[in-house]
Amino acid sequence: MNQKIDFLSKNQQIVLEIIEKAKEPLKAYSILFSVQKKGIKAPPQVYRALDRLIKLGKIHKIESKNAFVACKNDNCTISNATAFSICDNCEMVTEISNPKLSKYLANFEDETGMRYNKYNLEFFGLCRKCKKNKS
Amino acid sequence: MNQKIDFLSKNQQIVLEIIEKAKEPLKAYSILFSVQKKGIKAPPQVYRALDRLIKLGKIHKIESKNAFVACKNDNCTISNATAFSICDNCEMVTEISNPKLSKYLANFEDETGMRYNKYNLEFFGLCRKCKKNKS
DNA sequence: TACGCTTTGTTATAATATAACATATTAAAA
DNA sequence: TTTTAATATGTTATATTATAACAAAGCGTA
Ligand SMILES: [Zn+2]
Ligand SMILES: [Zn+2]
Ligand SMILES: [Zn+2]
Ligand SMILES: [Zn+2]
Repeated sequence: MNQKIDFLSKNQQIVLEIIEKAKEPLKAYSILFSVQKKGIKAPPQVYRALDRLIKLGKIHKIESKNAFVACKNDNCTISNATAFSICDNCEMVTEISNPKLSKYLANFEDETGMRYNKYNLEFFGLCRKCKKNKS
Repeated sequence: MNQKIDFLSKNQQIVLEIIEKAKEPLKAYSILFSVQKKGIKAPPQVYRALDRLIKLGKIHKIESKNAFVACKNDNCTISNATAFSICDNCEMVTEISNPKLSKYLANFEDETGMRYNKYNLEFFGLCRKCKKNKS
């Protein structure tokens, strides 16, 4: 039941499951509400699980929304390079998995020659559906 | 005193000034504390000024820190394309102004051919100083 | 067993942000 | 000039997001 390195604790599994089932990013307190029937009663229990799942790359935090999505990208075992597209209208979030982009960003050097070990990129625009409906 | 489109209201000027003077990103409530002597007494006054300054591109929000920095980039009149480097150790934040990067991101098309009108990119690593001190 | 480590449960509180409403200021319309 | 609409401000209260602090339980292993 305890965690070796690959395995999730009970609370972590519960939280991961609800995030994976969701079609939209979930907020911490909406997760808390949903899992109260399963015995998770207080914010720290949710936030601990979230923190751990993020470290494992199982989920990502959408910083501009304070919300959490399941990783759709099998190789995000360490979540140090994330990119998302976010619809300004319906708030749909999609994880971008684009080798060219990730290579470009992972190798990016700034003016001073500095390299980075982690990045997070959030794109905003209208998703296909919303673009259609507006036009 | 009121705002045409280029001019800032009193509260907006006060808030902008303190952010511009700061060497680090400032949190909303630390701004509130600093400006209480100038007559700004409550959170909404600060948040309104921040919102407006962001829309004008005078400041940017560092999403991963819930903190605000002055724009160092004269042409960010609309802040729809932002990139920052953030030191994991000393939390120093620098706005990246790299034409190649911004061109690359502004023109980025995802798999579905979707284009975006806005992005925010945050790089994390160790700044020069911190890297030296650690080695 | 006894120890250290991780996870869990729990209460309280800190930190971040907005709702709602009253008032004031200004610019333009009538 | 009066009226109106739009913007900015002040103010109180509250919502939302996140963490501190500490006690207890579970597990691996020496
Ligand atoms: Zn991922
Ligand atoms: Zn949409
Ligand atoms: Zn800028
Ligand atoms: Zn540093």
